[in-house]
Amino acid sequence: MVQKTIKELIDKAVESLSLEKVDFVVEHPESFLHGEYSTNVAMVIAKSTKANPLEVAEKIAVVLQQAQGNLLKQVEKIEVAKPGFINFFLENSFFESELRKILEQGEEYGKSDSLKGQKIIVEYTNQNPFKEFHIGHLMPNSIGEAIARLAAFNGAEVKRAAYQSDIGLHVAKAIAYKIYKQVVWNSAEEVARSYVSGGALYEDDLDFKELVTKTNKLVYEKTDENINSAYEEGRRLTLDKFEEVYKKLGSKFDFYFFESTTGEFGKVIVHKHMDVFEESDGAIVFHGENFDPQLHTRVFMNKAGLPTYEAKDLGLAKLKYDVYPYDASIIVTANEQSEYFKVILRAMHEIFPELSEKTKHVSHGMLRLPTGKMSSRTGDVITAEVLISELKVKALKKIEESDRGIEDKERLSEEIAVGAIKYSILKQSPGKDIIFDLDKSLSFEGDSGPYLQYTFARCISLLEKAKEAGITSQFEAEFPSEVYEVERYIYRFPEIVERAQIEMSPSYLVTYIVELAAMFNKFYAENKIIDIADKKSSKRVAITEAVSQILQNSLILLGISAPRKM
RNA sequence: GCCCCCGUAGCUCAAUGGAUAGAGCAGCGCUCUUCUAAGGCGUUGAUGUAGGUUCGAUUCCUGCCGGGGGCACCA
Repeated sequence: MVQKTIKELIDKAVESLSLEKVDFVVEHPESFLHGEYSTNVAMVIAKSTKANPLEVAEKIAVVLQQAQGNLLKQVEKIEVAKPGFINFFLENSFFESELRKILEQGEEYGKSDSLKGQKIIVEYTNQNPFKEFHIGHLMPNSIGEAIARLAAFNGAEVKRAAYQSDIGLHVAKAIAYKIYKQVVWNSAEEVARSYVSGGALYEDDLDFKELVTKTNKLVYEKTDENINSAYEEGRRLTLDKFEEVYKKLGSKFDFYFFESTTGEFGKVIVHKHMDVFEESDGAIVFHGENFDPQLHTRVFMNKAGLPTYEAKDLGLAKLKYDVYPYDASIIVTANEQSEYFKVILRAMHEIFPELSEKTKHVSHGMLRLPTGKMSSRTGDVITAEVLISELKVKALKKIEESDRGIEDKERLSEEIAVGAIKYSILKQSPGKDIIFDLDKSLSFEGDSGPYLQYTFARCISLLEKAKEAGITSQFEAEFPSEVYEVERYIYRFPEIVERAQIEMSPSYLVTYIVELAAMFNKFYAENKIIDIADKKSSKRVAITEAVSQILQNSLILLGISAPRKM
C-alpha cells in the first residue's frame, strides 16, 4: 500500500537528516484539499527538539522530493502546510490503477494475509437455553460474527463457538416450576415463561426455593427420570429456536460448548490448583486483589461443591484448545462482564499462562430499553423475533410502495430488517450502550443498513443498464485525467479492513462504507453514469462497478446481506 | 466504601494529540416528463464543569457534577 511506502520514505528521510526517530502517523487528511496522505512527523520531531515545526517539515519535504523520482512515482506533489504537516498528493494514474485493481480482484479486493496460518476461535452469542432469545443477544451476535468474518478476510482460519449455559440455577427454576405447576411445554416461549415465573416464585416462596435447589443438584446428577426428561425437552425446544434465529441472522457455529461439560472439567482444574485458589467459608475462591489491586475475589466452587461460572470458563478455555488448538481465542460478551473477565484471565494466567495470553475479551455495550436494562429474569424483554418481524412489516410496506417487481418480497423484507438491526449495532464503537426504542424503531433512511443495501442495488441496476447499452467498465489508457471525488475514497478500503480487524472494531468499516455510499450517491446525482455519446461514460461505469464491489465486500464482512434489487 | 466504563447538536451516533468537531434523524426550503427519490442539494444546531500538560486537547492528567457497570457462592 502507498501508505506504507510513504512511511518508509519518511523514515529514510528522517535518518538521512539525522533527526530524532519518533513515532508518527501517515493518515488521510480530513479534507481532500490537503491531499491523499498527510504526516505529522515534523511536528513530533519539533516538539522534542523545540525546533520550528514548519522548518523541520520543509527540510524533510525537500529530501522526500529528491527521492520522489524513482520511489514515489505515484506522488504528484508534496506540500508543507500550516503548523507543520507534510501533505502528499497522488497522481491521477494512481486512482486509475486502483480502480483497475478493484475490478480485477473483485470479491478478493481488500483481503490480506496478515493473519495467515493463524487459528482463531471466536466465542459469541453466549445465551442460555431455557431463556428467551431477546434483542440484547443481537449485539454479541452481530459483533462476534463481524469480527469472525474480518479475521477470515485477513487470512485466518476461523471457527465460531457458542457457549451456552444449559445448567445452573436458571435451568432449575424453569424445570422446578414445570414440575411444581405441571406445566406442559410445547414451545421455546413456554419454556422461557416457566423460567420467568419460576424466578418470581423463587423469590417469595421458600418451599419452592428449596425445590429449585434440589432440582439444581439433580440436574447435575442426572438421577431423576422426571427431571431428566423435562431437562431434555426444555433444552431441545430452546436450542432449536436459537438455531432458527441464528439462521435469520446469518450465523453458523462450528462448536457448541455447554456448561454441563465445562463445569466438570473446570472442577477438576480448580481442585488440581489449590496453590492458586483458596478455601474460604466453604467455597473455593480466587483472590484477584492479591495479584492486582484492581481485581477482586471471585468464587470458583460454591459451598455445595458445584463449579460456578468462573470455574466453567476456566475449563472452557482448555476445552476449546483441545478441540481446536488456537493461536487466539476471542470472547465477545457484554461489558458488564469486563471486570469478571479480568479476574478470570488473571487466574488463567496462573494455570494456563499460554492460554491466557491468547485469550482476548471483547466487550460490547448493553442494549437498553428506554425503561432501563432488559431482564429476561423478569420477562421484561423484546425478543429478537418480534423485533425482526416488526421491521419486516415496515420494510414490506416500502417494497410495495416502490413497486420494482421484487419476486420474493418476504425474503427481501427480512434481509432489510436484519440489515437495519445489524447496522445499528455495528455502527457504533463497541462498548457503548444502545438505547433502543421500539416505537421510534430503526431507520431505513440515511445512516442505516438499508441505505447501504439500497445504494448497492442502485449500482447493480446501473451496471445492468450499462451492459444493455453496451458500455463496459474496461476503459482505455487515454482516459480523461479528471478524477471524481469518490475515486479518492474507494482505494482506502483495504486500509480500513486492516484497522477494523486489528482493533476488532467493525464500526470503522461501517463508518467508511456509509461515507463511500454517500459519496457515490452524490456522484450519481451529479453525473449521468450511462451515456453512449460520452466517452467518459465507461469510466463512470467502472467507478460504479468498483463501488458496488466494495459495498458488497463490506456488507458480507458485516454479515448484512446485499440484495441485488430492492 | 473500593474498582472499571461513559458524558459531543433537541434525538441517535462519528472524530489513531492535529488543519474549519463530522453524519443521520427530527424541523424548514428545494429536487423525479431522463440511469432506483429507501436518493440528492441547501439551512438551523454541540465537546458536562473547573483547572493542568502541549505549538496544538473531544482525545492525556487532576478535582467536581451527572449516568452506567462490577465487587462471594447467579450466568
